[in-house]
Amino acid sequence: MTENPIELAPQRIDDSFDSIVDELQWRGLISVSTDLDALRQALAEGPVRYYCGFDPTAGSLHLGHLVQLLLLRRLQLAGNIPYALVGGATGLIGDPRPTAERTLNSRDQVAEWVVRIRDQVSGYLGDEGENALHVVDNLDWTAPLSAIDFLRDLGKHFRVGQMLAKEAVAKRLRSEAGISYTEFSYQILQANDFLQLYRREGVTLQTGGQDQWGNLVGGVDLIRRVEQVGVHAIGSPLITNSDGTKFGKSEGNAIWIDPELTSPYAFYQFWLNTEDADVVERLKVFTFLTRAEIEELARQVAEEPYRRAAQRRLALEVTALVHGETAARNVVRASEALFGDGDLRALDPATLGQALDELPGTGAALGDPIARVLADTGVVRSVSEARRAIGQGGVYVDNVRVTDPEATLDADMVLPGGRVLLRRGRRTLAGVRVGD
RNA sequence: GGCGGGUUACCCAAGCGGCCAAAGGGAUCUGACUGUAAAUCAGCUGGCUCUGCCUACGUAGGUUCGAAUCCUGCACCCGCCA
Repeated sequence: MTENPIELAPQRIDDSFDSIVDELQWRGLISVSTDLDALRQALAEGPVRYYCGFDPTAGSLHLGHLVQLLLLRRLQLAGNIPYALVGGATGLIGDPRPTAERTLNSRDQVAEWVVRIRDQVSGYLGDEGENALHVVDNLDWTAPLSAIDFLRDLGKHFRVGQMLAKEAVAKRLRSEAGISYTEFSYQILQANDFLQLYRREGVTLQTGGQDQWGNLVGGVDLIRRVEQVGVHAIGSPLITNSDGTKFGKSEGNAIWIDPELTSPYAFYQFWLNTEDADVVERLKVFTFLTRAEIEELARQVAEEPYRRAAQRRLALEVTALVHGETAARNVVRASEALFGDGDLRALDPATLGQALDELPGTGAALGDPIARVLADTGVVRSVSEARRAIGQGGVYVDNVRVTDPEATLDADMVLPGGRVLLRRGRRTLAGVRVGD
């Protein structure tokens, strides 16, 4: 079960490609774009300044944002100069979602999230050297904008017909939810961001998710109108699972990059459970493995899928990228210990203890009902759900199935180190510390 | 501003005075199978001190022995008209 430690892939571009654009295309990171040949040429002529915006709609970025961060990073590794825009202003307005109007967050809340997201973003892009990351906040130029300025200097360049035709807006108009004027105006603010960054910093490329395409083009159009200059935009595809479910969710919850919100263990498990049909695509998008290395892993998926070599590598690489190599190695060891088929009591107590520390857990006392302890660990939402799970034969203590919903925690369940391992279903684990 | 329609559990959506913790579908979860997969089949899915009790059908009141269902105010959404 324990294999030779795999060495992590260094962050680099794959020099088997002529242009970074070719590598991005191979990795499936470009689904829509302005003239790619023009972009290739611009990139060949020297460092390009480029940006991607992150709106503070929560206190942490999630996997969808990670795609963008990696896109920024790859362009940076190719010698270009990244700008990360934190949407202190646009976060107060709200980008129209296709389904429903957003609830406005308070200014204090948004300001707090701006700080946290700024910190997260900075961690992924080197801030030293000639092409160090620049972080900007669109509140700096949006807040001073008066209604008069907004309407005269910006509004005149936008035709309502075109604004209505933008997909995000059109969808909302077709839906029962409709759209507020506030959200309708969002695209103008984002277009202005690109214009401001072009004027102030010479930024000529914006990247974003495909769902942002309307907004990206809005900026390109505005700059063409106002400055008579052609700039570039790249939209990356929405990552989807081959089975049609949403990528980046586990039991309906988003996978966050903040370890407080999604533990490194849960993060690693998420990636480890990637389906065969998706794993190669994930390796391309989320790791710095080269084309040759990924092709080798693809061969292994095809020939010996049960080994899940590609999933293991993917999970290790992405966990290390987000949580650091030490944390990643720890959760790998924990996973191997807990999912091994050996007797838990035969494991080295220190290893077992460390493994259990990676899991969600709780304290409990002998005699406590197992259903309640399970609920306390958070792997089920309530005692009722725990009882139900036990009734369905889906709960195990130390890998032994529990059948009685009224069962209690007994002394013979306690493993060396005063721990008990609870499991719900095939793969949801929790650790319990027994004591009074 | 006027008129009309709407707000149901994670999502969509039935219900229109008691038989409603609320049909149906989706999704999640569990079991069998397996590779901590996929596909397939089956089952569960408000909470609790669980043969009962407590919350819940936008929100605050009211009518009634009894309301998701009737009435009134309020909030929000949609459409048409101005």
